[in-house]
Amino acid sequence: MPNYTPRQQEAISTLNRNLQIIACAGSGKTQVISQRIIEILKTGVHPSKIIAFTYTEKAAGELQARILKLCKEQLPDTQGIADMYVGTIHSWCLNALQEYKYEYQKFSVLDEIKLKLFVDKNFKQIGMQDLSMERFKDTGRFVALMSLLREAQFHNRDDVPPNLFEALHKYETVLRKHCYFDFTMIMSDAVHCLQSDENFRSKITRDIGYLIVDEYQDVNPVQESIVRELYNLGANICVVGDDDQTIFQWRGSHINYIQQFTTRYDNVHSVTLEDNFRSTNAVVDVAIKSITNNTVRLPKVMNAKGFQQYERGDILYNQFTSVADENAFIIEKINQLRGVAFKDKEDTTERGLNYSDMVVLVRKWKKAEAIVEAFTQAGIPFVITGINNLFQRLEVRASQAIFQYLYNQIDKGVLKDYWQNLSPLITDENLEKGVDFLDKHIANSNSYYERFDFQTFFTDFIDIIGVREDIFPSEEHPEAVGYSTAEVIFYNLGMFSKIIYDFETIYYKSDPLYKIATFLNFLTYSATDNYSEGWLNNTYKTPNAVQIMSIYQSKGLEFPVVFVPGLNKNYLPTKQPGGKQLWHHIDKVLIIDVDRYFPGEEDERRLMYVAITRSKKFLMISRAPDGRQQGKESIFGSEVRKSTYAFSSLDRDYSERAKLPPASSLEIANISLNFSLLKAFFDCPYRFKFESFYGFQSSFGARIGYGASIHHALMEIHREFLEGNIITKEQLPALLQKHLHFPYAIPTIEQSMSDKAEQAVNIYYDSNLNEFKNIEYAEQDIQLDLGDGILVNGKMDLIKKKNQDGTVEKTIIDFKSTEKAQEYLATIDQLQLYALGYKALTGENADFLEIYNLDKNEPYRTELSTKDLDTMKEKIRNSANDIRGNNLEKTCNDPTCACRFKTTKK
DNA sequence: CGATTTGGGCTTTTT
DNA sequence: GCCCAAATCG
Repeated sequence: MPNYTPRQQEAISTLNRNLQIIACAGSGKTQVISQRIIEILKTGVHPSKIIAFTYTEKAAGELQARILKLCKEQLPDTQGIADMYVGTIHSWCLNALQEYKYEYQKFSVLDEIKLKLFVDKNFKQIGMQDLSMERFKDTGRFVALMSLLREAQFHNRDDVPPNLFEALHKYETVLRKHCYFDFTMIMSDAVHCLQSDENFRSKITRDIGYLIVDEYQDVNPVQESIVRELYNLGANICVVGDDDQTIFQWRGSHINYIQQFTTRYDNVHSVTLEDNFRSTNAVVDVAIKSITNNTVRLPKVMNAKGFQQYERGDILYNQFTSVADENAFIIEKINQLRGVAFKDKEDTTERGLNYSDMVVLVRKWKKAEAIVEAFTQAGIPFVITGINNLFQRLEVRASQAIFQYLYNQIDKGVLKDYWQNLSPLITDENLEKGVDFLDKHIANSNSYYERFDFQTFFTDFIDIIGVREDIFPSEEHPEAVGYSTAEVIFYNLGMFSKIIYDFETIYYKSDPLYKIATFLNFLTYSATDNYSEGWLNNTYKTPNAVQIMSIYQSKGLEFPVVFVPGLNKNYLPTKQPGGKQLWHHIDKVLIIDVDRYFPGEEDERRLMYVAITRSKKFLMISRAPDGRQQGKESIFGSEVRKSTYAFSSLDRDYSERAKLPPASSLEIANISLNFSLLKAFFDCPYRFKFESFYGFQSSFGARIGYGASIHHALMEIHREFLEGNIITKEQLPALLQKHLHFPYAIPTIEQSMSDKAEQAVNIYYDSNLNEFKNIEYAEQDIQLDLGDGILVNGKMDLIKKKNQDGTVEKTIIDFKSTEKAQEYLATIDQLQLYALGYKALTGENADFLEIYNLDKNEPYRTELSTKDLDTMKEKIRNSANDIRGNNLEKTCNDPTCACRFKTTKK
């Protein structure tokens, strides 16, 4: 076991009481939580009894990787680790609802942009009109109001104007009718079930043991209710957080939850981790000089205990007369610090700092614009999320033009110009063919909706006109570090495909003329500020570039070099914005603790604290007067200056420091794959690149939902058998009815598919009834840890275990509802993935792999050879490394392959 | 020094 | 269209 401080040790070993860990910045809290989970496992608790909540998916990935690493070292024989839950509260709620209340299986979650589309489409039914809110104009406010009504707490609900809750009721009813959740509903439904659904409660109780809540300072009232209910059902609770880092209060988190935890829960032991291992004593001192000005905080200190050594000049606080000078200073320091010797850990060798070690933290995105401009001029590579320039790109304008042409807004010549400007290698001849294709589909009211499919229009058109990677420059794109111009264009085309996907999710079935008019409006008014350039979303790759991010986004991260520019009054702390329109619709006085929605100086100081504590060593704070509003120094500037380490120096150039060749940190990024991603990759690496890297989506179709409906029905049948509840043949129709969901089918198609599904399920039931007693697992989660930070997740349809001629025989089964027989061999090969997962789950080898065709009602089975498994393991590892390193095929030369846009077209 | 006019900006983000 | 902070007026 690694060395832990006495305090850390105390936290790790407190297992039989509820626990509050107040962890200051850089105190190794992820390590402590992970080790504590290992200690729980060591007592013999099964992994399924442990739940760990994190705030973001990213944090969940990191925590999971850490736990697996420790587990491998200290408990290598642990089985069923996939049954431990490590993830966000939202997805735990969604999982629980779908696992234990089968009718939720067919539900899906609308993200922000799809929800807006949904609200606008259904604005009459959902009660927007009743609140005198206008379609399109007030959508955002309506959605915010619906969230507030569910996430806030009211002094007395009876005082809230009834029309508000009536609108909420209508809104939720319409969402449910279409089998959609919004993000809040996932949690509020879960709370409701946890409080009043006895069957649900007993199933959760069976699985509950230990609950760990990370970043507890940022939970909101609904999330706190989840924690409270799990506690009531018998969970041992451990909350971890830092009240000084409560920064999301404007979306409902409240500092009281963590500060008063010990009085709100019974038998709580409290541990404070006060040692900061991340930063130099100087960074810690600056942070303390600022945060101690807050009055509302738990009493605690922060001690620098790390190995990073302060050297004079690591921390500068410079004031300039213009923003241009300030930005020039940042650029100068980036260039001077690049190559300065730096040690990541006490026991690693030194390396030269690189661009990717540096971050610029902004309070508002507007501030970033001038920095981006200056960086581009100076040739500093950078990445930024939060600025949505997608629609300024030529390839996106050209894609938009396809639909303008289909609605007769522009003529043929204009459309052709758009594409020819993009690349002179797009020939006139091909463009004519593309236009001919579009002419067959010009919008008119009698087109059959399934033939008026935007995704097909888009992908077919760019295919026909000959858009291929090799017609665009392969040199690095001037603004996208690590990506060629061709790749940037394809990423953005992929993003356009995603836009179509989002739109058609809501509007697929609409009347053609209405659909295209709405789409063009959506592109003009809504999509422009909701989609970023596609290449920015590549999660598999971290380029060597300076990151520009908001302070909020930087939570939980750390960097050797941190820039905090713009330390002006009215910027940090920010000026209170005027005219909060949401409050025109609901009276502030109705809401308990309404002040949290109006952050004040102490809230802003916590942001400043988060910004400072991201730094391991170098911290460059600066300011310059910026216009009338931001002419004066921020109050935080004078606080920071109280630290003797933060002084001004305009000519320090770090030439006295030891230099090494710039090299990025050697930590390999963790990669999380799932079985369907891997299957796609095995099928065709180029198509994988299209779908997973560039983001191209497939089109819908009237028949979508058939396979899923049957799948869900079989899951319920199998699961209930496992529970000892025999579903009778008479119960089948009602059971199936619960799961049928064909969102894009017209009534005739819906009827025929329902009949077909009923037939398939009945036949399956009749011919497999005798087999049900052999089911070992149904819809079982599995997880494969291949080391090197490669993690594969998946779900197996069915596992049977039966006694056959005196030996136990284990079969892994995958259901198929289409009859593409030629895919069988490819798929059965890939079922070896599941065999690996089965071994990780139970420690045993499976004997057979089976694909069960539900349409033909026939199984196709093959014997598993254990020597195949090592080959498969190696194959996955190589694939993961190819994906991580972007060593993907530039082309696909298999003429039978279904992938699109082959560089060499057969 | 208090009252009045003028000018500029209109977050932040997770699921 | 509205609100706040800075500038200017009296």
